[in-house]
Amino acid sequence: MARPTIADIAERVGVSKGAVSFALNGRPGVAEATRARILQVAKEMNWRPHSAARALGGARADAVGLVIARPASTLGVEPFFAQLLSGLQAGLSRQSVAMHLMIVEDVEAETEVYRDWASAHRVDGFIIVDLKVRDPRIEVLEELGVPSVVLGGPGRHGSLSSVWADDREAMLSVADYLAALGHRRLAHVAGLPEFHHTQRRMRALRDSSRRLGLAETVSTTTDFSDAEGAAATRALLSRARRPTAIVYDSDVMALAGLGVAGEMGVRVPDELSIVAFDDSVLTRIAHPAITALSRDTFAYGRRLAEVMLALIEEPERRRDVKTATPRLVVRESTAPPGAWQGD
Amino acid sequence: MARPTIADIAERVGVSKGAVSFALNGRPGVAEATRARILQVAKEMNWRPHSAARALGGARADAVGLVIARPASTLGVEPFFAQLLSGLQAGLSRQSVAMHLMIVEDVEAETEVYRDWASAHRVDGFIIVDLKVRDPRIEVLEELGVPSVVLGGPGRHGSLSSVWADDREAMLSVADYLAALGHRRLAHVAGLPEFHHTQRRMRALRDSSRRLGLAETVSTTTDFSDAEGAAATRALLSRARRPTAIVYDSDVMALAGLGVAGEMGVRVPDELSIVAFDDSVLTRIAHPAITALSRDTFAYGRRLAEVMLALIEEPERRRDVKTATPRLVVRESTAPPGAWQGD
DNA sequence: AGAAGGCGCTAAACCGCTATAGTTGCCGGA
DNA sequence: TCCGGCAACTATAGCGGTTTAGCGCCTTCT
Repeated sequence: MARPTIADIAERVGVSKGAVSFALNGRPGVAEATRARILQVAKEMNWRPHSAARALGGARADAVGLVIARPASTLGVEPFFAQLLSGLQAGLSRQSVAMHLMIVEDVEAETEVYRDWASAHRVDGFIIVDLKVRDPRIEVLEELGVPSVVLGGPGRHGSLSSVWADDREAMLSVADYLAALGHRRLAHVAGLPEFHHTQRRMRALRDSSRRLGLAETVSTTTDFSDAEGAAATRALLSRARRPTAIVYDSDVMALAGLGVAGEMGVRVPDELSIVAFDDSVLTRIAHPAITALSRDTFAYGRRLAEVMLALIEEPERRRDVKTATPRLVVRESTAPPGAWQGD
Repeated sequence: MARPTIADIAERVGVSKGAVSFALNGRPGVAEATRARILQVAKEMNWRPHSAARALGGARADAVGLVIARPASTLGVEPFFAQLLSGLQAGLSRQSVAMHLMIVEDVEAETEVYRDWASAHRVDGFIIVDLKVRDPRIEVLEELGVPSVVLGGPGRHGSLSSVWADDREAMLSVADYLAALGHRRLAHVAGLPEFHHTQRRMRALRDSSRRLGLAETVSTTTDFSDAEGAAATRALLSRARRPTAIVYDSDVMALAGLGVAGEMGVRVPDELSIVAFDDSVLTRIAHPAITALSRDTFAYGRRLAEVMLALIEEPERRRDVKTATPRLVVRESTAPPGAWQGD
């Protein structure tokens, strides 16, 4: 048989479709003996649910949606994102929930996809990444009423649930550490300015520079690419009074920055300390290995999945989950500033 | 209105559901004037198709399936894969086709998912990655009769379509180049032995060593991780007669190998040449920059998407697409072997 | 003993859309 | 004038499930 339906099972067992449905979904309405027979036959016939048919009836789609509005070509570059995705999937897999993924050009297209998938009941919930400063997606999702979890926060995600890590606190720990080493002039190569966490990190660094009595810390925003990371570094190191330490918003940029330092004859860590926000293989295999704010990105993704699944189960209860603050892992790229720095 | 259906449109326009369906799907059976009015109203009411309902009727699901059987935690590490995924999605997005993604533990679970999605008509086709030497997935997919494209080949993919690049030829070009530089003792840090392309690469390198009259080339297989890449390198460099050049099956391992060389005081490229199979940001930002077999992975993924879409359109015509052979991009990590080598 | 209630099940409606057999009305041709 | 044929629709039957109303029948309580 091509594909057994519950009607086939019903016929074979000699009961009605409804009874089969009850039995297969573990709900009351059939005697245990009958249920056992139905399950037995279903197994024999190798029956499997037809999710489209279920979805039509308003039941679970067993999938969550992830829509990303980025130029697709830049996606593969970031280990962070890939790791996150892995963890997310790992978490979802446990309950056999699939991921419905789509990459689009811009936020308008993104919200369009939300409407589409929501109304077609293609997914049970959405995961929102790359939280923007004033994010138009929030209200669309609130209006659609589909369970949604925002990655990032705290705040700025309206009534939606969220999973986040304390970027600010992490950034403060970096500033404290560098100041303790004796650095007075820090610089920051940041990511996309429209991202919420970029703003948060810039502010954190500015605040702590002030608090610690350091020179004003300037942040240069980039598109997260190695090219712009390198360019920003080149500009910083060409200044008359160049920084003695640079904090990068991603590991790729930190690595690119390290390369630029080498190319310009600036020794790391003797003449320049480098810290990466976000850790991965890259920072570990670089030479010198790069001091980084590390977190278990895979676990972060898995946590995200858990919250998503829990929210689907119980949509009325909003969740706001703070995950572990990235902690500083000191490697070889940071040291007290050299004597020459005090020009 | 929560969610207009074609019945709502029909009522509003004053025609039957069937007429609306005809109009919306651009098929004959309605007068042009009527069609225009229907489309107009559908737009006004913000109607969108319910894919589950369509799928039930046997129509397109507008999604392709990608199931990956790897420990999820290793997925995020490889730029290659992430880039491929990006390109794939970019290609699919053009036709608003989504990707249904799932990461599973092993191949059994993987085939299970194929059966599931195929019978539930959740996807219109499958993309198969990580082609194994004797791959059990092939016959399952042949049996299911769902359009499928295998990434990898040539050969070994039964009656399924495929998209591939000529690994063998690429590897030969590496051997030729290194031999021309004067290297006589090569080594190969390969990937997972059960992968089809790993075998192909190992064979290519062995063959050409013989042909070029070089010392026998040994291949060490690994799990593609930086850790095993580093370990393999350490072992190779500890030998009495160590290789003067090492070819790595991935950029991450090449970078790890470069690190090990540094740590062991082996100068690159003076004492050791390094070549990476697969290019990415990593090879470019390493110091020294790593010579690599480069291809446009993003374009590769996009091509894969194109073939998939074409196959869905016309499933009876099998495709076998060879893409551009990765070409060697020489950077700073390769040079003629130093004089000391001829011990 | 009769009413009430619960169990185990069936029949049928329904979800949104597609496909197909019919129906209507209009035209031209014999 | 009647019929065939065609275009433009309508009505309806699925697709594979879930859900609800309802129907016997047996138990239990009064």
